[in-house]
Amino acid sequence: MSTTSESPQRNTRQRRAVAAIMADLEGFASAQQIHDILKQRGESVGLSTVYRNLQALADADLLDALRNDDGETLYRRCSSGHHHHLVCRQCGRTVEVEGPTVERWADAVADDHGFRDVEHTLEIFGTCGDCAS
Amino acid sequence: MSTTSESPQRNTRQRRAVAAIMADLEGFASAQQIHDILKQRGESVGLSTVYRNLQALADADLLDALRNDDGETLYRRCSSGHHHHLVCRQCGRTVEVEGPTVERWADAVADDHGFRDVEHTLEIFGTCGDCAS
DNA sequence: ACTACTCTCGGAAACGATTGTCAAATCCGT
DNA sequence: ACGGATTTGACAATCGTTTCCGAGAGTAGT
Ligand SMILES: [Zn+2]
Ligand SMILES: [Zn+2]
Ligand SMILES: [Zn+2]
Ligand SMILES: [Zn+2]
Repeated sequence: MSTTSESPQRNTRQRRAVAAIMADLEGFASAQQIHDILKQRGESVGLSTVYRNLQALADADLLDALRNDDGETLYRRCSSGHHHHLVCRQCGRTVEVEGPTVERWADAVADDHGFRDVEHTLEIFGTCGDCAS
Repeated sequence: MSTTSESPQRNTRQRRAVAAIMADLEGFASAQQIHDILKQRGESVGLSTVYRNLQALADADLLDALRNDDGETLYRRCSSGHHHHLVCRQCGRTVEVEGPTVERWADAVADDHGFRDVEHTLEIFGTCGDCAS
């Protein structure tokens, strides 16, 4: 019944290495940063491969992706379901947050103006307590 | 009283041309699109100049800027004060929206987690009534 | 109007994140 | 272990945006 004929997903050393990094990582990080971390750990993986695997993981909803002000895409492991992020500008520490009120408000506003197929983006940035010293 | 010692802002043909386009434009548009429009109108302006002037206008809070999924920066004239956008994916038609509830929620969430200097981004995307036919 | 001093313009080159290419390496079912 | 399909990775290409820098234009003062 499933209409999804996704790619086969082989279990390669590189795929495991990227997944392992993301499992540990606390905040959001760019593909290049992850590539650097891998190099430092000796588990070297080609840059293109890092990009490809991060995208695959994000497509499978195993990672959240967001773009920073510099236009870089940042990745982080995420829980399932719709949620947003409170991110520290300094250290990248991230808290997943939910807001049913906001969800309803966004849908209502869109509906009021006759918009359909609505979705939204919402991120909160700030300086976390630890970094405010 | 004003502490702003900003750049002198000369009144050039190019600056006027870009400002004129933005005054008319309904939805969000990219720098390159605006460059094309100018070319079509005969008021040709160098691409770098279009970029520079759009940034200047955005810095002066005369334009809103947002990034689309392709990583392009889109510009549109905006009213002053904090607000968000409801944007049609098809035609770019945009409605400025405000939500005091959302503002309070975002600040409260950040405060709960000890974050300071908080700001947020929020955009709503959908298909407008006209385009849903 | 003329000059001098800047600011601004614009075309080309530089940039940087991401994607495409494609031969070689690796998986994995048999 | 074999063989076909997938994945990798070094490199080139793409594309929006920024920077460079010599030429051009706005502006204040005369
Ligand atoms: Zn922090
Ligand atoms: Zn939401
Ligand atoms: Zn529309
Ligand atoms: Zn807001």
